[in-house]
Amino acid sequence: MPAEISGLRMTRQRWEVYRLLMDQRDHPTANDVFMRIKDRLPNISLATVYNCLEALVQHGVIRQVNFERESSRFCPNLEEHGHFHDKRSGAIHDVTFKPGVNLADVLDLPPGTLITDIEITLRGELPVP
Amino acid sequence: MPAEISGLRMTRQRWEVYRLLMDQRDHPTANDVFMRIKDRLPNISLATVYNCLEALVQHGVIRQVNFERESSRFCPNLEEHGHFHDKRSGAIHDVTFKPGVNLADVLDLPPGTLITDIEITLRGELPVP
DNA sequence: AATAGAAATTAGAATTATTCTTGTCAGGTC
DNA sequence: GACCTGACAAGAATAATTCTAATTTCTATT
Repeated sequence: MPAEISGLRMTRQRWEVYRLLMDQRDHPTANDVFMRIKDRLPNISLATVYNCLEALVQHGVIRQVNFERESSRFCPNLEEHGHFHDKRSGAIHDVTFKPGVNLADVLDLPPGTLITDIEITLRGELPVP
Repeated sequence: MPAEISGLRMTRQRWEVYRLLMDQRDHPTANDVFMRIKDRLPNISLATVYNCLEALVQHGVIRQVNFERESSRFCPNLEEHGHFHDKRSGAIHDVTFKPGVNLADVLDLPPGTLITDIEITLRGELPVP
């Protein structure tokens, strides 16, 4: 376990939460993480899972993703990307821009606008293969 | 008051909620609507405001907009657009694409993907004039 | 216009995700 | 080894939203 990641001091709990997200990149909720992590940390509390996730988000180690008013989900992909919610399977997939596309270039914003954060979510159905 | 809008039968409450959103397009929350509407409908309940907003959303008359985990906001702009949250003023502004741009064209999605809904939210700061 | 059935409204209870509080514990420092 | 700071656990508290049950309003039909 590294001493810290992106300036966030690692603890056993933070590390296990982080590893879990890196290993299973299916955008789990805090409660999903809580249930899955019990194998390794049987005594962890849900509040600690929330605390760890918040700390990781605030240090830019993971991202928090919101769909409508559902529970927040957590994503270790730090590249600029959006999320596609497949209604058929319920799965959430990362979506990237085509090469060379910059979102700020295609939006009609006043010149000089400072964009600090972008969130793109799509809903629909992936083609049946 | 029209008998219906987009197939949704109008009632006094739905009509007043709708008018309020059309008149003050500042993306109010359900509670904002509740407080503002009391002038005209002193006996309306918050549950009814929620019901009216839900009915209007489901009939495609208005749109529900979510920022992070904050209260949902409601928007009568039916054009395809995103939302910019100005951290300086706290205001939310509609953002459109530059002419000719289609979001589906700039995203890397498997061919045949059916997109039913898109949500784009930005956070940042507008330039000081 | 009276009436039956359907739908909408109301008030308040219930739900749910998340945050907060308080006491305890662990790790690093002097 | 005492001390200090931050992290953790457990459960209470919060806030937005949804649900429930009772009442009222509409609508269509007689």
